[in-house]
Amino acid sequence: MSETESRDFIRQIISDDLESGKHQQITTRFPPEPNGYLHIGHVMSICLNFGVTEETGGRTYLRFDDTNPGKESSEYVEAIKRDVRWLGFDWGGRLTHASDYFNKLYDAAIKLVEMGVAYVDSLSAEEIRSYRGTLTEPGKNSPHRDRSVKENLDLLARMRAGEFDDGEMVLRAKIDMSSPNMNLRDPALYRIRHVEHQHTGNTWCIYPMYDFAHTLSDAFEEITHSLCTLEFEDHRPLYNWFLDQLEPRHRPRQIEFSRLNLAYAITSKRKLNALVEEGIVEGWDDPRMPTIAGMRRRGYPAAALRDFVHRAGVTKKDKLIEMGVLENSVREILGEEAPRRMAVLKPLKVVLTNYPENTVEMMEAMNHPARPEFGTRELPFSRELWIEQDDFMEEAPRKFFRLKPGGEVRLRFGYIIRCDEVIKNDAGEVIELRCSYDPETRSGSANSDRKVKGTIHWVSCAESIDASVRLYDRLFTVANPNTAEDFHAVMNADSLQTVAAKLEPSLAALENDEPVQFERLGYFCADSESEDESVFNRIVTLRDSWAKLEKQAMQEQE
RNA sequence: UGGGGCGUAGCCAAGUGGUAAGGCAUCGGGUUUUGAUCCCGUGUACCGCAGGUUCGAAUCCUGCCGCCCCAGCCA
Repeated sequence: MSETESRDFIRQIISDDLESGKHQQITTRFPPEPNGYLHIGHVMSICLNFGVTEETGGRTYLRFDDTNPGKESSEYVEAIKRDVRWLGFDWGGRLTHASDYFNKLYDAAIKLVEMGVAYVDSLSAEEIRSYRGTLTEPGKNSPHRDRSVKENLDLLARMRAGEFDDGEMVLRAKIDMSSPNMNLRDPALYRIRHVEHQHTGNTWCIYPMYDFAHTLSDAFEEITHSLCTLEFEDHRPLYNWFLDQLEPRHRPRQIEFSRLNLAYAITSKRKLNALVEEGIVEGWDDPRMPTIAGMRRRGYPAAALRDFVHRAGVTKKDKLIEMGVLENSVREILGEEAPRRMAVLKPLKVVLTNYPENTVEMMEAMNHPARPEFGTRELPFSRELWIEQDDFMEEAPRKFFRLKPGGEVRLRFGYIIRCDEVIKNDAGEVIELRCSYDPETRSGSANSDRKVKGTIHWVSCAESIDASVRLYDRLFTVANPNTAEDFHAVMNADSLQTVAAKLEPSLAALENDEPVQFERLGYFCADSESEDESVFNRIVTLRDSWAKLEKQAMQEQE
């Protein structure tokens, strides 16, 4: 971060705490529940939690908040570790689970009972709900609220011993049933769940609730700043209540910031899971998903994701950030780092009538226009080429400076050609162009500086390789699908288009993790999950001012 | 209609009493064998509204309005 850049409110608090001597070192934690894959919203939290300690020489725990077995699995644990690592962060030896503290948590629960501020309730879930009151009316005390410490201790021990069925008993904090803050109306601390836990197996049949487990885990790990999202603001009084009652050696401070929402994307694990379960997408790592796994497979660089959340900032205001900001971050990184290649997505054949048959010339092409250290490669050039269908128009508007009947265009790294004849099929569709080339204009030669308005990309037919290229678009048709009554109704039916493309030969050797730019088209990468090597994903298009002009022209016509 | 938050340009976001940074988008223009990149330039933000305090307020006070979150034995 540069000197002139201002710090967000959390970093300000942290540097104040460091300057005042309140803390010598900062400790944070990223506490995902392993019940789904991480998404763009989590990237924000990961970058914040690991970022502040990276900047101040502190430490960060990766802690799995695994207090609700049944919804959680080790598959998710592994996926989360992979994603955090890929994003570029290192938790060192600080990988923990809330379940690592189950014994200490249970001891703390006993202590609360002994202090008379927790009790075992035998009301059913429905009864508890009806006793809780509403937002505007206070709740009522449970008839079991005043059980003796002895009885509570006995009941709690029997809960743990497995003497009761799920839901038969629950341990509750004794706070205030008339509190305007619902979280303080005797919240549940422990519930009975006779299910196997992904980390502790069958050693427990009672499991602590989030508020209780999270607060104490923070204290045990000596977290200085417990950073979470805004919806937990109401929980802070409860967080502090636990600390006040139990007085742990270390007292962490909870600070809340707003979630990051991405336009045209969903960031709800429940809904993301539904997309996967219902087969609407291929999986959690479908390149259209806003999950870290999906974006990685799509080809978004980790650095772009980090840059994106940095641009979004840390505040307490609800935000819905435009997709363009993310795409800008992706383009910025890729523009700098991706080697250039040639590929034709929607091929149209061009025959150079005055070019010798059975001849192949090798044309030298730069791998990056601004970075000569990337070197060059050779492209085969011959009599029959593929060009992009969009680069030819039979009746072209004035400003269209690509190929048109009688018109000239430069073939990138090749020759200038002229369109002499248009061949059509019975349906009247253009299927081939007869062109002539100007031998004097070979790229790089002495007389190659003749100017023509346009330059288009191409691939030699005989030497090209076939590939299936997937073109992705946003999954939803509305900016905020999170608030849609039913997200199914706002799905974009055309979020995936697959085309049969022609690629330059060098692309056959492309590594999976190596994004490239197909010149004039966008950034692409080989799909890591496809057995077939010739499946590519479009990461993002290039900025396209021609498309913008076309769109404006269309709107003016209407 | 209880409680907790938030309101600065289309989207983000600085600003912490002295007269509104920056990014993305937009719109112009230049360079260019990617209509990309790059480079210039481009915004009347009634700082949610209304009062008040002050020589001076986006910043302090009061009232109002709008939006978000909370009634899981989820996190």
